[in-house]
Amino acid sequence: MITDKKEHIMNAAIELFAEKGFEGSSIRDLASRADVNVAMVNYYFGSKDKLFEAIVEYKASFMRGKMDEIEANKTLTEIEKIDLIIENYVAKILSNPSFHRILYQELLMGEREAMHENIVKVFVRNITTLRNIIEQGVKKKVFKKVDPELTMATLIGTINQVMLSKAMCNMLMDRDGSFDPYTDLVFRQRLIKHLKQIIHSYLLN
Amino acid sequence: MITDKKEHIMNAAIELFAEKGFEGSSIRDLASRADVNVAMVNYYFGSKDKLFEAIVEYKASFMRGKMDEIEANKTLTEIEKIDLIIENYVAKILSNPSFHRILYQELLMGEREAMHENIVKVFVRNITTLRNIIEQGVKKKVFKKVDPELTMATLIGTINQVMLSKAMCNMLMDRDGSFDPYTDLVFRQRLIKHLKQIIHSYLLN
Amino acid sequence: MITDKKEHIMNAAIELFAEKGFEGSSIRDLASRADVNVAMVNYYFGSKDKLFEAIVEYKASFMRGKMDEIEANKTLTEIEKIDLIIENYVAKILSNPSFHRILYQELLMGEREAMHENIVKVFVRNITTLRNIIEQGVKKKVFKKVDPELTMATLIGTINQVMLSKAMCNMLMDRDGSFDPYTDLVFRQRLIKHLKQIIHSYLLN
Amino acid sequence: MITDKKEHIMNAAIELFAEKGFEGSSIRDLASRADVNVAMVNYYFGSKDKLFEAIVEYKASFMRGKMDEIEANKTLTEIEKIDLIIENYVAKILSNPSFHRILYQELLMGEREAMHENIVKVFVRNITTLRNIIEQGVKKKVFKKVDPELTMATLIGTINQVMLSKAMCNMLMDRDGSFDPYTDLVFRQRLIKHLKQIIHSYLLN
DNA sequence: CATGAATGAGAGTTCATTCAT
DNA sequence: AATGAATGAACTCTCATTCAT
Repeated sequence: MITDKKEHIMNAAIELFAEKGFEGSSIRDLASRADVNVAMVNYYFGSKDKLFEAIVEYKASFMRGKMDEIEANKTLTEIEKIDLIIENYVAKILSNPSFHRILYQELLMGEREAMHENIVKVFVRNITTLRNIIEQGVKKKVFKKVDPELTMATLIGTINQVMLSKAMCNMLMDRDGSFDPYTDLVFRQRLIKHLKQIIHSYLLN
Repeated sequence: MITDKKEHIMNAAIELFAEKGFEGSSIRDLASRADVNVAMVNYYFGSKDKLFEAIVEYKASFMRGKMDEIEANKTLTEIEKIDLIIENYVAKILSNPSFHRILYQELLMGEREAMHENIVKVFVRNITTLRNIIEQGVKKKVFKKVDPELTMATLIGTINQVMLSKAMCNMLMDRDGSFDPYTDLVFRQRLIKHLKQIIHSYLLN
Repeated sequence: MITDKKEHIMNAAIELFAEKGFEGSSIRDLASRADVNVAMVNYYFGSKDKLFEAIVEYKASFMRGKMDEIEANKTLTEIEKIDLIIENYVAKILSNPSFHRILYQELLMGEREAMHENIVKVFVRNITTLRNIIEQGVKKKVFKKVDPELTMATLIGTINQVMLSKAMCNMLMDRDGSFDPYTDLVFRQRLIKHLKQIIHSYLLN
Repeated sequence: MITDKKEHIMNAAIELFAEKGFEGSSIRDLASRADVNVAMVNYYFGSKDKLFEAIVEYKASFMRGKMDEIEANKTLTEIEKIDLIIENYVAKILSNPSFHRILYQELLMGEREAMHENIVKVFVRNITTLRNIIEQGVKKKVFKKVDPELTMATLIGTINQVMLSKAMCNMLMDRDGSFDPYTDLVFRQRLIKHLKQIIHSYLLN
């Protein structure tokens, strides 16, 4: 059971780690931002490292559920499933930019093997679902014979690219720094539309 | 003129930062890895931060030149240009995985504004070239009317996704951990082929 | 409220700074002398600079109070006031030779403007009191028309000269190095007597 | 023989040490201020400490000569001798404020015993001359029976007090920070006049 | 259960000095 | 004779963590 206080600390930590990175954030920073005692982190989580793990565990399942449900749904065609996954995935990531950022920071660094593997597993599970759908589409001949792994890399990579840096995103979109693409609904639709189009034109016969 | 020793330190730093991140790497780590005195970093670069800037400046131009050349080449069609850019970009990034990783680490964290902006500028310049080509293709009606910014995000994002984590990359490819996708020529061709296919099917009328 | 430990550190610091100067004293020296952890100084005071400021604030008022009281006392003549101030000033400074030394070290160096100004203000306040008394005596014609500012310089400067260096003081007094003039009551009386005589012969009509 | 370069470095060092103190000045600061190589100081003087000693040796005799000459002059009365010494001493010190400051910084710190003793000796020699004159005056009954040592402390201490801090000096004199009392001839005469008056009124029968 | 006080380890940086040239 | 390059030692300060209460 996650207490309110633990959750509160984790949420503050997500914001902080996203801004300054894990190593760049000090427990004192976190304590003062979350308005708790410096000893609380070690008290609740044991260590700074374990706090990180707790965060991943707490939030990492943030895509599962919907994915399984979509995959299992027998009334949907493969392309409909993919469209749904795109919509859900974009929505989920855009609503959790900080957590998403943390995950990718961790992925970018080989360090902390156990953690790294953990995160990779989460991703791989999501990816496997997608691959299954694509392979099924290929078997049914509604999809071209594509490279399923790299197709997923394209799908996820496009979203990641946009999530990388608000500043870069805005420069690309010719927006000034005050614009927040991650909460803008028009931008979200634009991203979803692009992904669907490019995936459709690539996959569909 | 960059002396051998400076270059040596920078290369060691690129490896180290790629593994542990900038904040996670200590000057003492770096010194012992590069087998130089701890004071050398400050002696040569002034500070750890400035070492980072020096690295970016030293390596960041790693794509320019070729890009300009390709854009300016009048004997090439737009799609040929894009194919060439894909080939070059993949080659460059796959041969500098550590530096690439560092750049993206920095992008992922808003901190260190000046540095961030610097890197963003480098990217934006490359991206602008690509956008120009796409827009010209659209004007000539050889390309469909696409979203040029997000098309670039797809192109670059796909590569990034693959570069994110060797471990994840290998899991996707069903390879074990000893395989290094970044130096494998077969993998490189596979990536290039995928990118060309997906971009062609999306762009071409 | 100043805790015992803070006070303990400050007292150790006063001794150390007096011996080696502020720049010449390291936090490690101080920590081992005060028998506390090296991190304690930063923990309690924030930084070495702020420790210095804390010391000045803690001790700087060491003459006020008595000075105000003497100045305000209406039953005393001007020369009686000056005699009292001499007695008190000598007593105070001789009982805090280390702190006095620190203050003068800081005054001797222009650096650290804020600190410098702070100390100057403390001195100027004391000096102003004395000037007021002298000027009143001049107005009442019990004092000659003297240079009040330089008269104060003489008074304070004489004491400072004696405080400058125990070694020099002893050489002047034909004493060996083991003699501590600052705690010797005979020496104190001799100093007070000299000051009163020279000031009297200069001021009084 | 002191070469031009050695002298140049010493003069730059005097300025620097006066501003930032001996410990507060780095050889690199000094080298760049004197516009010489960092290795020059050690090359010429052996070490930073020895540079300090060289400075004292080079400049410390700055009062001798005149003092001996005055003491030996048989055509002068004792009070005339003292007046001359006051004039010369004030002139010398006011023209070498930086060096004077350095000497007193060193005196204020017990550290560096050898150096300390050296400086004390220089002072004591000057002081002894003055004491001889006073004692002769006392013997001749032209002077009162005074405390000769503390009389010297008064004389020198008054000057030192004024030299302590330009800022404090200006505050006392109601001048703003741009005024330089040490080069102002009016101020110099005022100081000489005050010293003569106070010493006369104290010494003379 | 929660915390303020305390700490050892290690961070980045600066230092006076040395040495090959 | 003079110097740029290089270095080991020491600096101040911050860190994650512990512990008595």
